[in-house]
Amino acid sequence: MSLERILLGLLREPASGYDLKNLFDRSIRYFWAAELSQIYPTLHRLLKRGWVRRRRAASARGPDRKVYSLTGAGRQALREWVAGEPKFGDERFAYVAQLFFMWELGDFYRTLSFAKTLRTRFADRLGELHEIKRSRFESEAGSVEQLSDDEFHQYLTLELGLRTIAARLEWCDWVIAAIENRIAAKPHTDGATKRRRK
Amino acid sequence: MSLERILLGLLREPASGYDLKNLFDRSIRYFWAAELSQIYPTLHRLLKRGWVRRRRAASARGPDRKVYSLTGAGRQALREWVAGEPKFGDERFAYVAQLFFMWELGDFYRTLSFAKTLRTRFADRLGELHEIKRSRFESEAGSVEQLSDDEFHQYLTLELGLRTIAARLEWCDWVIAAIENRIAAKPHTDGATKRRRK
DNA sequence: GCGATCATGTAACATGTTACATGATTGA
DNA sequence: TCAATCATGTAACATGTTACATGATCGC
Repeated sequence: MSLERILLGLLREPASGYDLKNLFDRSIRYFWAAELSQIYPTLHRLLKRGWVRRRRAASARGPDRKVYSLTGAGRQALREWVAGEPKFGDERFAYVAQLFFMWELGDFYRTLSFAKTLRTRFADRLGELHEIKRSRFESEAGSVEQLSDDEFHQYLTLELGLRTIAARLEWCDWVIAAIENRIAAKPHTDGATKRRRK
Repeated sequence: MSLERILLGLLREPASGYDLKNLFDRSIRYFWAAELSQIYPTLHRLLKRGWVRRRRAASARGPDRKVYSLTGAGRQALREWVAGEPKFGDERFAYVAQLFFMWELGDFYRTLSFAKTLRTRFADRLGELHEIKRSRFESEAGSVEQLSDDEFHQYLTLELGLRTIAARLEWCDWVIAAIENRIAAKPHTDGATKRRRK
């Protein structure tokens, strides 16, 4: 459902399934991902529903491309979706669940190294997002006020990604400190005294 | 896959499918949700695999309960999962996608009210989490150091939820200010001058 | 020639939701 | 008596992933 609308949104300019996959990977991967094997059938569905039209085009290399573009009905469907209530799906974070049950291991050094791994990942992700922000929204000399309407909206969402990950990163530091504290406070507790790991 | 392990984790004390659903709703809903229709078949699978055992028990009211408890193999599977690498699944946020494409409406008042709706929802959620924190981790006089190992781990995850939502809430305020700014800067732009909404 | 990239798709599987089916007990 | 809660499940559908299938062209 959401994927359909997102494809419509990405089809502001005509694009093939392959192009759309690249748009996902390059521009919106911080809040949505999709595989080609999901994109192709979804495009067929949109076509059947009259929300996109399709034409063949020769490719510079490789087989013929099938280029999709938005119809009036498609744009209408997109507008209704963005104009509707915010769609909340519930979030599922396996790594949070792992941490939640990690007391089972009875080894705070494990929890510590888990937190450090998380920290590295979040730091990497934050770096990527900063890079996107720099290249897309700060290359032009002007500040936020100079952005076009679409750039402005895209900037808002990017900033959400940035702030969310920054918060998680800070949380990692807080967790690491809290665990080190706890280890220092009672170092030789439960049956895991032998396992020292950085 | 994750749901299986989470059920094992929740089965520290014997519980029925119905009980587990309540545990989801009451204790870990801020990072994972599950429906009864998914819990029951998953428990059957765990049973077949020898990770849980099952016994019948009379119910105070309603039909007989089927109470599941962890086997040694089940505990082992749980341990392997928590000891493994952090599992990242990619996050999908439909409301972020809606915002991303909202320039299509060409009406900043719509974007503004969308942001305000988000703000309300996040504020509600933050309140719920604060309530959980207060009731579960601050009722005892002691501070973080006094928590048992399992409570400590649970506290870490709750704090992640809290900080993530707090960051989103701050982002909402920033967005609202940014849009109001933009509206003030160029109030009568694109074809939407007639639509004034609070 | 070989691997990367271009390009489109199908099939099998995994995961999760909504709706349906059944029936007991308790309190307003 | 009627709604809520207790209690277990199935079926149909929606969504998403991984693996497989096919084949061209470009640069090394």
